[in-house]
Amino acid sequence: MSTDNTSGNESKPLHFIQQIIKRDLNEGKVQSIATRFPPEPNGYLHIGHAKSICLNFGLAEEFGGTCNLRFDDTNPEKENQEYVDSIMEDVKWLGYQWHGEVRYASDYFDQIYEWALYLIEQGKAYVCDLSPEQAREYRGTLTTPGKNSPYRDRSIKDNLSLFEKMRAGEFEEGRCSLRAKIDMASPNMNMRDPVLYRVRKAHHHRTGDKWCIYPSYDFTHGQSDAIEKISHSICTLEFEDHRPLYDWFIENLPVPARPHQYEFARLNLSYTITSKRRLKQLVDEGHVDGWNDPRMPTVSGLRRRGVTPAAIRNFCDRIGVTRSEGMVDVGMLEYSIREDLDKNAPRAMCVLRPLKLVLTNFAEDKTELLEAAAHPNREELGSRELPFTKELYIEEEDFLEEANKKYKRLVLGKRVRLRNAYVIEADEAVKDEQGNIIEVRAHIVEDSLGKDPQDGVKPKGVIHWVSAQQHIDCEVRLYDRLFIEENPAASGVDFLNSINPENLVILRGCKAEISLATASVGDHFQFERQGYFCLDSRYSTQEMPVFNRTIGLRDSWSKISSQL
RNA sequence: UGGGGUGUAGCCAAGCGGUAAGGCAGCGGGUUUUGAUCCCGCCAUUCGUAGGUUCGAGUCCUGCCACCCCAGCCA
Repeated sequence: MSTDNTSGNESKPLHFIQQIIKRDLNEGKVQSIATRFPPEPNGYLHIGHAKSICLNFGLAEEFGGTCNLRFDDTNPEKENQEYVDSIMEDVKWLGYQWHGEVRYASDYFDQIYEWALYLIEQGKAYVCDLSPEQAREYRGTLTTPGKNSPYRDRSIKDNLSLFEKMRAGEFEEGRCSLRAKIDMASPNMNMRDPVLYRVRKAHHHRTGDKWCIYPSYDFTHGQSDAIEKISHSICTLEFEDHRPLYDWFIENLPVPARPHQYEFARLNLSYTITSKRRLKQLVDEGHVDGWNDPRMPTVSGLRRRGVTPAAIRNFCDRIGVTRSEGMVDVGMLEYSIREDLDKNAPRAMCVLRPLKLVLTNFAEDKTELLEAAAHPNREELGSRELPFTKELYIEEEDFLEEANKKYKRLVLGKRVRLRNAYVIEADEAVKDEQGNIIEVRAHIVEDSLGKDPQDGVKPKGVIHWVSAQQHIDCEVRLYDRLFIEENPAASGVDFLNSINPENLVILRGCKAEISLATASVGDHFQFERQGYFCLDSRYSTQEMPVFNRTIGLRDSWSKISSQL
C-alpha cells in the first residue's frame, strides 16, 4: 500500500529552490547539499509541516544530499518529550529517514555559549539590564528608530562577569539579557540589538537543570546550521526579515561553515486550521478527542483517518513551492488521497444503513460462495469469497417503490445488478404499521451471474449487498470537514464558530462482508460505492470493529439528485 | 507613515524579451458489474493597474493599487 509514487517528476519544471541548488552545484559553490527539518517540539506536526518535510527531505533525495532532523529546543517552557516522540514517528511514517542521529539544538548549548563569550570579547554583545517593558520602549516602533540601551557601553570585562553571573543563576528571569550590539536605528526591527540569551529557570527536557540561561532562536538556528554544515537552510517567509541577522551571526562568529537561508511560502489549506495555538485549543477544549483525532489536520490525525504517506507526498508535490502565499483548495488534498487509495485499496462491500432483501427463488439453507476481485483493474491483488444467501442486506437508499429513469438502483418491478453477483428484480415492499419499508422481496433473474440476462433486459445499475447470515457487524464513522468556513482563521471571527456541526456521523449496526473480519490497523479499503475506509486505531475492538471513512468517492449522483 | 515580501483562470502553478505549460475544480462526451476509476474534448486575445523602453513586454523601467510579514527576554 502507499506506493512511493513520485509521479509527475518526468518533466515537471524546477521550483525556485531546486533551481538555486542546481545552480550552486553546477557552479561548484557546494559539493553536495545538506538540508534539515527543524521543528520545535512544542506540538504535533500538521499538514503544513508535511510540506516542509517533503521539501527538505525531498531535496536531499533528489540531489543526492542529506537531511537532518533537528529539534529546535531552545524554549524549555513549551517543549517536552511527548512532542519529540510524535514528531520522530510522523517523519518516519511519511517515509523519510534523517541523516545520522537525531540532532538537538540543545546539544550545541556549550558551543553557542562559547560564541556568546566570543561576541562579548569582540565588543559585539552586552548584558542589558533593561526590563522587558523598558526594552520595548527603547526598541522604538516600525516607523521610529530605537534608542541605545544605557547599558550598551559596558566594558568587556563587566559584560563577561555579568554574563557569568547570569549563567550562574544570580539573576531572576527578566532582570537582564545578553544582547548583540548591532543598530538600534535599523529599519529592520530584528537588527535593533536582538536578545541572544535570556534567563529561564526552567527544567529542560534534555539538558535538565544544567542551564538557567537559554539562547534565542536567532542566536541558535544559523549556528546550528553551521555546526551541521547545512548548505541550504530552508524556512518559511516570516523569517525573511531574520536573514540579515542570520547572516550577521555567521559573519561575526568563527563558525565552521557558511550556510544560506532561503524562504518559501507556508501552506494555507481551505477549510482547515494550521496554527499550533488553535489546534491545541481544539484539543484542550475537547472539540476533538486528541491531537490524532481523525478530523485534525495533524499528521497523526491524517494517519488515523486513513490518509496514506504517498497521498501526502503527492499532494505536496502537486501544490509546488513558491514565495507567494495563497490558499490551497482542500479539494487538491482530497484528490491526492483518492488517487492513491483508488489505485491501492482492495475493494469490499459494507452496508451502512441495512434494509433486508429476501430472494424468493433462492433456497433457504443454501450458501453459494462467489468470488470477487479485490480490485477491478488490478488482477494481481487477488480476490475474496462472498457468501451469497437467500436473505441479504442492501442499502436503505438503494431501494424505492417507484422512481424516475435517473434513479439507477432497485425499484419495484425493475432490475438491478447485485455487485459481483446476480441480477435481481424487485417484487414487493413489506411495510410495518407505520408504513416504513422493512423488507424487500425480489427474485433472481436466471443465468445472470457474471453475464447479462438472457432475455436482453439489462439492469441499469449496480448496488452492493452483504449476506444477512454471514457478515460482521461494525460501526462506521463518517467524517467530514471540521470547518464550514473556507478560512476559519480569518481575522475578526472566532474560528470555533465555524466548526462544522456534522463533522462526524456515527453509524451503528452496519454490516460488512466477512473478509473484513481480518482487517487490521493500517489497512485501507474501498467500500464500493461509498468511499475509502480504515480500521480506527482507538475505538475498534475485537467484538466491534470501527471503520473510519477517510474520504468518500467522488459523487456525481449527488449533483444529479439535487437537481431533480 | 519605516523595512521586507507577493500579485498569471474559481484554486495551485510554469513562464527567465519572440507571441500564455501542467494540475485541481467545473462543463460536455465515451468506456464501465462501483453514479468510482479510466479515456476524449472544452475552459486566460491576456498576466493587479497606469504609463514608458523595444520591431516585439507576463518577462525590462517608472508611478500607483491590493494583500502578507516585522515593534516576544516565542519559534
